[in-house]
Amino acid sequence: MHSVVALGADSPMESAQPNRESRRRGAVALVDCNNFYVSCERRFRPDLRKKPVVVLSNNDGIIISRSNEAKSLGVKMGSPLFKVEDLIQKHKVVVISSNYALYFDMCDRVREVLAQFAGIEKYSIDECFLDLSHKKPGELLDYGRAIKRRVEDWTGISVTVGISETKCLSKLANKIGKKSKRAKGVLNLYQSPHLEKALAITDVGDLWGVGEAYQNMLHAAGIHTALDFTKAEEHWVRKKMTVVGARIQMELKGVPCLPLEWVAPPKKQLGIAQGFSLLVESREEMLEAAFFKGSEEAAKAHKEKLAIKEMNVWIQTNPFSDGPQYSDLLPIVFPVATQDTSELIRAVEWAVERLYKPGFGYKRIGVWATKVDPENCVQGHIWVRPDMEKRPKLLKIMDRINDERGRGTLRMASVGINQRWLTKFEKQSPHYTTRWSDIPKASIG
DNA sequence: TCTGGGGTCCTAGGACCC
DNA sequence: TCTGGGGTCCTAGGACCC
Repeated sequence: MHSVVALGADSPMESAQPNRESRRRGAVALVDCNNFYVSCERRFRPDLRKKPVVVLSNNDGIIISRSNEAKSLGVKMGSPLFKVEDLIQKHKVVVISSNYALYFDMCDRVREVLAQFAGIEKYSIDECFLDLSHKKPGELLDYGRAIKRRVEDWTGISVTVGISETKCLSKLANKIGKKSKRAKGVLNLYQSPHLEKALAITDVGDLWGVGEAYQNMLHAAGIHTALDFTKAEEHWVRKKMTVVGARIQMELKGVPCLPLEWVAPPKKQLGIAQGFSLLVESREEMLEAAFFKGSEEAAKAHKEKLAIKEMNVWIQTNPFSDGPQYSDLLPIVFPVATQDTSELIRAVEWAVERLYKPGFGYKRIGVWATKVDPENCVQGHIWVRPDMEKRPKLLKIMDRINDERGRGTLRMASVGINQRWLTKFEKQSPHYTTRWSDIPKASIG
């Protein structure tokens, strides 16, 4: 039986090679925008250059992007703002609320430029994988430099390019390239004599796919560097870290296991959670929030062209407080998958009515669709027929306006106008690229 | 006062069927 | 005396990512 294991479903190669694509032999690049949100802000605020700058999460809660100057002051990623307030005051760090309309728009511009060079996989808002198999090994470095230059010239966003045989290795090349002065933002580790050294200077916890839990486990087992990890016994890795770890190990050895995906697969889940800017106690305000979440979830479904079959609604008190804690979740099943705004609002309201208990201070409400269908293949029902065409044009217009002007600009009357709990964005920059009135003006003379 | 908000993938184990 | 066994589907929970 053991000889079958190497080729059977247990083998990382077997389960990681569902198609021809993963037998790709050429180079792959990871292009990553440097300090992306801060860079977007600076693009329209030249006065912020050279200054320490941070961008905050929703509710102005934690720090999610830092300029290099802020990094060297010791401002940590993910720090709650109030914990680094002293540092911020002392060094006059500029603090900005996040402005996703701006970041999504800048992200599209960067991707457009990248697509001129190669097939791209959109990995995250600030990262793309590029298929460089059409380039000869000797051309890779110059090509990487050309990519970097054009993105910067055309969008004003600075990027780092890491090149190697596999996705995991290009991630590694990117990470090292970001720190290395000599690389100047482009590091090519494809068929490189320096690869072993790169692996040797990388902590295993800095690898893509190795988080805190695996890092601790590996350190305890005496595996400290990425190089140690490539030498670890394969069956042991498979047993301790599942097929996920086995794939990472193969990829580090230069064997592609993670195919490039040109077309994003349809979303399997669709969620929105929201922290309130302050505690909500009354039933009325919770219901108002429920209405609001219902309409937001619907807008998201319209945008993704998905209909919702099942969703969970939950509410939660502040987990950081010492006060009495309560949280509960209610699943909802729709007889026919829906993306109808009023139906979704009614469902969320129904759930919150049942979940709400007086006597608590609520901090968060969440709506998460756990099962979705593409809107054009909704299963009918013996009593109810799906009729997506009837969705009023009004809803589409509502979605568009909210997309351009920020969530909640237009809403159903039932959502209410009080909303003292609404997410805070107190230090937000203008919508430079998506709102006519916010376009930067240049004065001459 | 103040601690984000999205997502994906994998596995073990229970339910259920024959 | 005697509680089989294999297959599939589903879910909860863990691990990870940005």
